[in-house]
Amino acid sequence: MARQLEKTYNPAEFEDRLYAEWNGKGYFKPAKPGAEPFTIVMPPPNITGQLHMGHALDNTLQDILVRYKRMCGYNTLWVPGTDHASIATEAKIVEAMKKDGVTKEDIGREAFLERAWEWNRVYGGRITEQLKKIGTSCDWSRQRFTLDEGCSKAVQDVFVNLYDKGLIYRGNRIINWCPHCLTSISDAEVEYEDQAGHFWHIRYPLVGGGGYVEVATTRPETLLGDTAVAVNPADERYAHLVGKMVILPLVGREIPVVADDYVEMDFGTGVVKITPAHDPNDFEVGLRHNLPVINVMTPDAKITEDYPAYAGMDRFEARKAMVKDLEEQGYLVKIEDYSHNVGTCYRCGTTIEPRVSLQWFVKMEELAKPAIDVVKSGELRFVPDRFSKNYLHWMENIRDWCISRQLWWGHRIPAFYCDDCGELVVSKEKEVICPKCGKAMRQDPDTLDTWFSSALWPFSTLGWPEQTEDLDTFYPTNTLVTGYDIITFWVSRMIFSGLEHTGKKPFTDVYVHGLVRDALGRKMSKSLGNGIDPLEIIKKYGCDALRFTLVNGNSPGNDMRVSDERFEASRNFANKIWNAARFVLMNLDEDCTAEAPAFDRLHDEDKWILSRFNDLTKEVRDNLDRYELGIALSKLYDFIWDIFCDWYIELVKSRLNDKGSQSNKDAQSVLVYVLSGVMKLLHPFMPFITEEIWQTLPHNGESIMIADYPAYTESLHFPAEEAAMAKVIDAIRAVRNIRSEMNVPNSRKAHLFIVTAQGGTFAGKDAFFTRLASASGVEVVSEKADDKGCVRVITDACEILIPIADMIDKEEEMARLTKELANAENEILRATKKLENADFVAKAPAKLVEGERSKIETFTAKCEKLRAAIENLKSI
RNA sequence: GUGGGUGUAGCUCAGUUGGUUAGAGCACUUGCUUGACAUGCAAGGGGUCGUUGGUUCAAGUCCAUUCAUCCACACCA
Repeated sequence: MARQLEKTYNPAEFEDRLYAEWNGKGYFKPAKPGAEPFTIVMPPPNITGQLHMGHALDNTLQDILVRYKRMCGYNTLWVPGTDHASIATEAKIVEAMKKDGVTKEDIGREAFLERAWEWNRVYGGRITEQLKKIGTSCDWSRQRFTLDEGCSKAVQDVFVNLYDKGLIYRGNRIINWCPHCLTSISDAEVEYEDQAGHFWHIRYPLVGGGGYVEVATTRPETLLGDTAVAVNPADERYAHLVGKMVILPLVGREIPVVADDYVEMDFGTGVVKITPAHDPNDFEVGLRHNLPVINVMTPDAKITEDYPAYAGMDRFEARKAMVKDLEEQGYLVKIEDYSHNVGTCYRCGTTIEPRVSLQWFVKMEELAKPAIDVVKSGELRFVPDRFSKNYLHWMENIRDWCISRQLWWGHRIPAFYCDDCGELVVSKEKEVICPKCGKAMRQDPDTLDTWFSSALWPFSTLGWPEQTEDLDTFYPTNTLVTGYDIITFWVSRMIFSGLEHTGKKPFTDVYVHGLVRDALGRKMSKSLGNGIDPLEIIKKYGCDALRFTLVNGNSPGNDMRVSDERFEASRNFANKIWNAARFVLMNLDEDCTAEAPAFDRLHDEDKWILSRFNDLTKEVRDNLDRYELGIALSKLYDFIWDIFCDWYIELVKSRLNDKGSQSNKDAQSVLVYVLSGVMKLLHPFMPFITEEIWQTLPHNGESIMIADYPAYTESLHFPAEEAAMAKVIDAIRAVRNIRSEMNVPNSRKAHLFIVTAQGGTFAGKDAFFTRLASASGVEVVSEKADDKGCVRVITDACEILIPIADMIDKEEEMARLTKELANAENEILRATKKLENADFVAKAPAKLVEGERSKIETFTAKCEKLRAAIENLKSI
């Protein structure tokens, strides 16, 4: 035999082989020049990362869309790439160096960057290899890196453009500072968490005696930097103190009492210490009242030399020491327990220290406007739509974006300073001469926020700022697929960047998915150790099973849980497909081709499965077009398992034994047609098993990957046969049901009488009943035959007499019939009520009204038969 | 505080523009060594769709209310 599949489903045997074949033949590249393009850019994974379930989900979804569109004839491009992840990568390298006892400063900038590039070579490559394991059909010849030459050029251009337009500025502002990473971070990079803390009440004596004010604070150590205390202007308790001076405990400095709306009267004592250098709100108050800004901490959050008693102490040590001193000196009134939100670094978890420093910012207000409009107008949409609310909420309340980072690994800020005259020049050149004094200028040592470069990803990867052919063909891209957790970090910034720099939205749809959680619903994390490694799952169950698990029954934007049970169920489905294909193959003649059979001589069951398949193609395409991937896949699952395997294959088994007949050949053709068709429908979801099977079946073309995606065809629509088969299946089920309930063994065959006015429907289908309903023979009659010794079962279309009365428990059967009668009567009642309602008849669609009428008819007939069956049972 | 999600079978979740008797997987019960598959086949039990009200001929689906739970953003030092 030429065509064969291995006896057991062993995905490891073919998955890697097929991937290499596809890639080698160039199937991942756009291949339909001139056709409508479909483009996705891959969210670039960090080069520090290992492939995790989030990547697996994100890229599986993209791969499904891309494979689907490719098979639909689009000129399809999926651009892969990686992100340099400045802060995360730099932290990892610094950590690695620590083991060797070296610091960044020891080896210097250049040597450090050499190490970073080496890191990228090793680990950047690792993650792309891992991506291949999950079947991603992206064009690897177009792979990009956020720090490659082209992307770097894009970054420089953008920086200079924005600076020239006045949308980038440098300023002394209070920013979020991470004392561990030793860099500024943006507002979006701060994570707030509730922490148990204390509220310390401290006395600040009035200058010249006459008492004190009581201040409540959660951060006593910042007291060193206080330059005022503030009260609410409407607060009568303190009105007389405004303008007076108080003495700062431990320091002795005299600071004023100011009045500011920012202070809430009924919170704490109503008096707030103002530390402009170490609190964003205090900084604002300071600006309003012209207060000095006194920085009391070093970059790693230790007290500066200006305060000898605490110099060199870490901020938390200093807190302890100062509280002790305050207590000893009688300034401490009381300590309350207090839980408050503390900002932490999203990378290392260290408590953020707000800090005034000179940084670069992007002015957001003007950039945000078009980015808001494009979503409000529906020109760019989120799927599901609710995420547009999150997005708009963030965009409408946006603050300026701090983009400078005190890191080395990243795009260096293209700004140059003259040490002599203080001149500032922003330029794309590598070396700049001061236009005022002609001296060589010094480049800003800082680099840009990683997200500054990923914001340009949809167009920088296609060649921007050059007007390349790719940019022309594939931009704007179509769909961005990502998790809801990075909408603010990334999606929003791509949107305003795309609009600002290319004048076009970067994509039309944002398909948002949820997070993958463990079996208990917990986020997978390294610290919990509950992460499930996708590569392990692939080894154990196969890539297709992994992909199936991640997509089946999942709805957009919702989190999902994965567990061994679910992977196993998916593997079982793959195994089911495998065996169905094996069965089909072992029944094929050598000369069987991929051509569709002639319809005129097909049996009802053939037309039924073709028609069902035809409906399926329409539904699956509709669902995919609406991003309802989970629904599409579960329909495929149902069709393959329940319709094709459990019914069609079983229905044609007797014909398959009849070798040499036309009927046999036709059954083969239909099997091949439907199975290879459904493999095509399923291919985007489970690419490997479908290709392996499709290749083995009679087929035209090189690969399922580049085959046409099945489409609805009117010539395959057979409503009459669909209806007929539904009745036959119903009858088979009814017989099985009663036999099973009455514990009649399969070995006890029975001769069936099918009593029906629709004899044609059941004609010539004896084999179905002998094979699937333990019948020894079938007679289709229009009048009730002698029912002595028979049990009767009733369906909508017929009544079946089964001579097994001796086997049944009379009482149980009576109970069953009575229950069924009650159900049927209930249905009649419901339908009657509906029809008695004049509004229903008048307003509901005619089809529904008609449906209710025929329901009454069907159930009335059924009731009659059931009553007769009950009478009959009594007489047994 | 503001915004949003979720609540459907024992568990995990689907349920498309409101329209037959609300579905699946897992688990459970019963019976099957059926010549593709026990990773399987057949049959079955199990849900007043969180609460209360409303709109509608018709509500799991739309609106309001309330409870529970989760998330995002913003925060009172």
